[in-house]
Amino acid sequence: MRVSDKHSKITQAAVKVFAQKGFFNARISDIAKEAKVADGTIYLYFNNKYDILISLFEDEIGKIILQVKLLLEQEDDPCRKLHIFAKQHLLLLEEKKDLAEVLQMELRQSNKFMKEYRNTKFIEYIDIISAIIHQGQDRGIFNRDISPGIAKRVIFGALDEMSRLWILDEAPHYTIAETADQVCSLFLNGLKNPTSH
Amino acid sequence: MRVSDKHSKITQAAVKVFAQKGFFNARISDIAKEAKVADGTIYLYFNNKYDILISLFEDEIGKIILQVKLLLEQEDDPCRKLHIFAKQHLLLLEEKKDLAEVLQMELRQSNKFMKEYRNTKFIEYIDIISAIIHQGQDRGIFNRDISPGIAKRVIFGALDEMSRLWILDEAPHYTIAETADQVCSLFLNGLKNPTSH
DNA sequence: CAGCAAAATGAATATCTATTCATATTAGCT
DNA sequence: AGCTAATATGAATAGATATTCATTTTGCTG
Repeated sequence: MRVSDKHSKITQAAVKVFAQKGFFNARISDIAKEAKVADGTIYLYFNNKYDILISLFEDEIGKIILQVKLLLEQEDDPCRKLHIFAKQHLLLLEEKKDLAEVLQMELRQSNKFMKEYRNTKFIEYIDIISAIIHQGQDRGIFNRDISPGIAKRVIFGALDEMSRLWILDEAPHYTIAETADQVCSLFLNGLKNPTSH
Repeated sequence: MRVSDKHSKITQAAVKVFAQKGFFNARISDIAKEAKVADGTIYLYFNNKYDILISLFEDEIGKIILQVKLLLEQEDDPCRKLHIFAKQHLLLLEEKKDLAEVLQMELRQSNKFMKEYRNTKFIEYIDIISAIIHQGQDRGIFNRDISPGIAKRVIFGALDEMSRLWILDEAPHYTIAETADQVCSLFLNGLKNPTSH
């Protein structure tokens, strides 16, 4: 068995267990059992419990960034790019619910943790949004009064909150496509009625 | 000393300690020390550690709801109402940073916890937003294609994420007024440039 | 197959802390 | 003041679990 196999087996198990119990309530022995390794084995691949969390965070967000950037390369229009980003973000829930739950949780979990550990991968992820907005502004499609730095947070926050809704409510009120449409429409056109004035 | 004084002393201490260390890393003895009571005293007012969190959550959100509703009563226009809500939400950070941090954290912390314990107070809070949107739609000011159920989450998520930025970054990049303006403008008018087309 | 290093095991350790409860203090009343 | 009930105390308990490490197993090489 390749070394990386065991590393990834443990990571996958951790995702499952963290999603089920939350980081603090998850026991190392739970992860070990899920990964079908001995408790001690985990410490051959990770320094401590926290390190499992950080590693998995970095690794998985890294993969997501690659995937989204690849998709965005094939599209030119900033509006449609935004739509792709939104849809892709929400799709994570359908494809990897446990992971989505862990990422969501950990992003908040301990703000202390987020303070110390400068979360470069996360910043890289949301900077994809500000790049799209910049592009739209350069082309004169987007309003230049909007700060991309604020807008990227606003859009990420909105998508993240929609994800949370899915995680908490078992019953899906809206489909992912519908939600992506609504969120994008809201951000692109705004609440105000174009027909009135 | 009135009973409620000690209850509130413990609650205030818990807010401070939870904000500083996070719920799981906070010790009962930390809270007791901060509140200047004995460890055991806490158990005369709360059932367990978790109960402190839930109580404080309910109590404090309850106060915030009252305050916001009072302010909104004095305004009729849905656009300005939205602006008031946004500004008020962000102001919490300035006025009660520790509380803002705890509410933010706990809202995510353990999704498990949020699942079990049906969080009526939180729902009441975000339903203020959907009520404003409904009103705007009824008056023909807001686009009827937007679902208030989605929009309330989107707007809350956006504001919450902006709060998080403040909590993590010591350096405030934007003032609260600026941020409220930007967020509202984004939601009301959208990203698209009105002059182009 | 022998010999060796790398990898894996899991029982034992060491520490931590929520909660309890026997005891002490306080406050209200006559 | 003396009595009683309500409050408050904090040391002791009980249980949990992250991490270590002596031992075992595996896999490779000549």
